[in-house]
Amino acid sequence: MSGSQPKTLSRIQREKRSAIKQAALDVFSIYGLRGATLDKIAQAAGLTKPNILYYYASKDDIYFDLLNGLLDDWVAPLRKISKTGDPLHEILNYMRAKLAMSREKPRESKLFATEILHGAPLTQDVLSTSLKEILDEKVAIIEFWIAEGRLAPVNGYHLFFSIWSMTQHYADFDVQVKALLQEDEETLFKNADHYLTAVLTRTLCTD
Amino acid sequence: MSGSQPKTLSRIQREKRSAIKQAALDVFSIYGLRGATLDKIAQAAGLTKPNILYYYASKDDIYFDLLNGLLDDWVAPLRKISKTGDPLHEILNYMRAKLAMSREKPRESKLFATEILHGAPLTQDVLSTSLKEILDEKVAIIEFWIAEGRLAPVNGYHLFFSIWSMTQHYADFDVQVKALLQEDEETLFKNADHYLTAVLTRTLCTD
DNA sequence: TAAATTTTTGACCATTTGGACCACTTTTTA
DNA sequence: TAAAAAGTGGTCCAAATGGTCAAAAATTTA
Repeated sequence: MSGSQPKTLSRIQREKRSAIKQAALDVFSIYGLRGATLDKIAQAAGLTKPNILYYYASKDDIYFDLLNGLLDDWVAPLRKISKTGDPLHEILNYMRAKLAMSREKPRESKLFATEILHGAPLTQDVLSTSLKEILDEKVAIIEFWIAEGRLAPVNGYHLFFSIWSMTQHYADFDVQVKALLQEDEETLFKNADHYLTAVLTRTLCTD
Repeated sequence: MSGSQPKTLSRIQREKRSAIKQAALDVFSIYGLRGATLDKIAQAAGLTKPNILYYYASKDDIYFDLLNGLLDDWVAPLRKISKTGDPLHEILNYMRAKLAMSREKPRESKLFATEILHGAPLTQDVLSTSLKEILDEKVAIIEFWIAEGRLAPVNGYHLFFSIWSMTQHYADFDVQVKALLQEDEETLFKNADHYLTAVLTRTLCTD
């Protein structure tokens, strides 16, 4: 639909598309899909509205492109969980990767959260197919570890839900978090890491 | 500003305002503030648009009214945490109250989440004043219990953040949760309760 | 039941916004 | 350097939307 013959985008195309996506990320993560306007995106990107529409067919098209890239990043750390590693270490590593994402990419997290919150109109099928596939696989690993007595028995799905929610909370609800405890980001995330490590360790350790 | 002399609203006023709020909750929780239209709200309420505006000054006014009521409900369970109760019991009770809210009032939770996610434009000062006040108070109780050796040492703020995020996840991300594990709601929430109980118990028990 | 008050609505308005069009400029290619 | 292609932006449009208003309908009050 969008791509023409040349597989390789020109330098200018790559730069402009990237600028648009960056700007769109800013605007969408604050205003949501409906609240964002092409004018705002154009202004943030330092381009004119028609120019934006030269690179993307529509506002929805930008949103879709952005969200697709996001999903890959979002799942990437999950893929790395390895059956052959130390159970607790693998899970804590995963938690830290997710927490780092919340710190470094809060806009991305918010965009994703908004999408799910509003019923995942664009991603529902991805969720129930590819994401479900990989999650099922990782939950099987958890259950394997539990069966071997290397992890305390817990529901694997809810374990992942809790990791997602606790880590993403620091990005998605950052306004609330910052309003409630006025600390610098450094301290905040150090304490979050410390707390989450304790929670997962105590939950999963077989002592 | 809006109310005239009679403090008591007529039956018809109460009914219509309530119908509007119900409809608005449906629409706002799905589409967000910007995405929701007065037409959609009017249709959902079975009223005409001008009729809606007879009861509310503006769309924002409906949203504001709705959100204000929500905040009270949201904080209510927190207030009930009592210094004189059994520590773990008090906290598990709180978690269950929040989890029940996620199950019974997902729209409210989503509306609140959307508000925070988008920078809490209408509630930021409430968060950093009244909510902060009561949270500080409850964290002090947690720290008191910890000092007495009745709870394992954890950061009280992050403890509450984790309870909020883990419970609200089942409302805010219900689309994702349901896509990933296809179970009936009964089973889902039974397992969630079981898992969260385990997490908090293992995290907080001093054995 | 007549007057006063409240409630309802159809018609209308102003603004915003996504997007189209087309002439103009810049860059690339021959 | 000339032609072709890619990129840019001013202008316009139609639809959507928040909101107004006056008149009609319903309800309450006298």
